[in-house]
Amino acid sequence: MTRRNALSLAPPYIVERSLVTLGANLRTARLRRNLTLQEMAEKIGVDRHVVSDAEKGKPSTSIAVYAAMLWVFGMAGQLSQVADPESDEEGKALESARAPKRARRERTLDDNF
Amino acid sequence: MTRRNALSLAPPYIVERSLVTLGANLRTARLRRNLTLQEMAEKIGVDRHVVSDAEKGKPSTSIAVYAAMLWVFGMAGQLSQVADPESDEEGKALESARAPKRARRERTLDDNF
DNA sequence: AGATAATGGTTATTTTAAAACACATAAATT
DNA sequence: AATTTATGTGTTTTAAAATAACCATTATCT
Repeated sequence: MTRRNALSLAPPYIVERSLVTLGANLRTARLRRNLTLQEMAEKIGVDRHVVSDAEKGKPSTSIAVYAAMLWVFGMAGQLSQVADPESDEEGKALESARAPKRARRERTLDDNF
Repeated sequence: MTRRNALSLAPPYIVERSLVTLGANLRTARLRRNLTLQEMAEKIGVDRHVVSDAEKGKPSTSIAVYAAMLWVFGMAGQLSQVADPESDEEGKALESARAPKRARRERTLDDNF
């Protein structure tokens, strides 16, 4: 990430936990396939330590590292399913019929004075 | 990411595409909820451009940004499901009965000389 | 059509993530 | 038990991620 921001300093607990779980999943997948950190790192073109960090759920690691590891496991498609608009029932409900290209801040009462 | 690596320079096409799709999903979810880039950025504590980059699927953006956006949408759990060991049938099949804590490189013939 | 506001793009600056190397620890194999 | 090797931990270096500020463009609303 670089350059300290509120997110990297103190991610919401739920975010932190979801990353730790994701990292653990990736580690399990790697070990099941009997791949070393080094082998995985070479496959995706990064340093061994970066793979290790991802498996620990380090928040500042780039999405590309996670995506590439999934790709090695043949699971790249799972990432595309995340936040899939078709499955986002709440989003569908909220959406007005128009499907706007831009959001527009709601006008509140104290906006006009 | 920082400090040039092969992954950020030229991610595998499938990786690139899965990130673009994920980013598009996040954008759709945001617009449906009528949130501006700025509003999302403030919620998760980053600059507006970082959110924009994530929606474009920029590979070097940190996983925390993606995770935090999902969290805003109430979708943080979806990330933990990715590479879920329970659903990894291939991994289960490959795994030997022991569930090792470390991988071990296969000994090839030309390893011993 | 005009006004307003969201988004895109640029540049400059700051800060740190990842690389690279070395050494320590601990797990797996023989 | 001994050996091998994967993984952990620490430091230094440096390329780039993120910020900030500004202007251009374009979508949305009245």
